Amino acid sequence: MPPTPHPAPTPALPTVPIAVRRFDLAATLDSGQVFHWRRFDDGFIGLIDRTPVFLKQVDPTRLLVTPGTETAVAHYLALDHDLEAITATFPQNDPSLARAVAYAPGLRLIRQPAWECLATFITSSLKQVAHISQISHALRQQFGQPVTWDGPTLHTYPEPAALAAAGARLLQECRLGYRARYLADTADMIASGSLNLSFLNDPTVSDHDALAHLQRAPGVGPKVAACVLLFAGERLGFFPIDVWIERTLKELYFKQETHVPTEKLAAFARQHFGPYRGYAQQFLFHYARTSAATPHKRRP
DNA sequence: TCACAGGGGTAGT
DNA sequence: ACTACCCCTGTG
Repeated sequence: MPPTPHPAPTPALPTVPIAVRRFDLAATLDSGQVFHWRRFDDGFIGLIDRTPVFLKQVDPTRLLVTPGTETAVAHYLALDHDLEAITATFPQNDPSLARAVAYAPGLRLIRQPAWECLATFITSSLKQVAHISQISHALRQQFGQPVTWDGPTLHTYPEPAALAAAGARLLQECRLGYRARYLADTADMIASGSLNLSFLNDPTVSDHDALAHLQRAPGVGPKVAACVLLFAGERLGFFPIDVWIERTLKELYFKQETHVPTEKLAAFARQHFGPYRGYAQQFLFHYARTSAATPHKRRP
């Protein structure tokens, strides 16, 4: 480490170690499932719901976390997911998928708070990851609540009532564009009780019904709904198809064909990748976006 | 410096 | 199927 010139060195935050296996913090937080974690002192800071947390992975088997947050962190990061068992269900004759898994074997699908996840993905349409993150932070700053702790002040994701009260006009100031109306209207549905997100994690509600419920919300179509069911509902059989995955699937599995409809890709994903295809999607997506060998576009 | 295209889709036709 | 939608960011 060269001596830091003027700005004061970031004060080290207190941590306790927890043991991890097959876990990659950076890949997990930077694989497009969550957008509010910020780099801090070779680690990340952010909120798990309302709990401020500093996370830092020092080696493949050790994760440093803010004291007292161990249980919340383990649950949020889904450290209990058995990745060996999950990847064992993947097709064994698929070198492309194997390459994507080998690229970031410790990538995990985390358990996000439902509303925060839904709202964030409503704002994600036709946006680049950097911009989604920017919008997310702006909304927190403007309409969330500050949380003070040892580290830099963080802001909670605003409650549905706060965004509903703000209204589309005010939300617009966070550069949401046409998404402001969707977000305000969905926030209103939830604040008024006309939509209750508790079905997301309710095992008695089928995937089919959960998808239908979610799509009642304005700004929520098949792609956003699949993301929420996967990232907040822990329904690992959902397979969101965005432009990246669409390109990837066409390139890898439909090279010869032109004009492959999305429905055909979805059907292929269902039968080819198996019950944990949500994980397969995440591995393929992360590989396509961050490895140098992306198919068409080459912009990380 | 400043157009200009193109973004992790959705809803209305 | 086909478009409009808001507007930021990256490129030339």
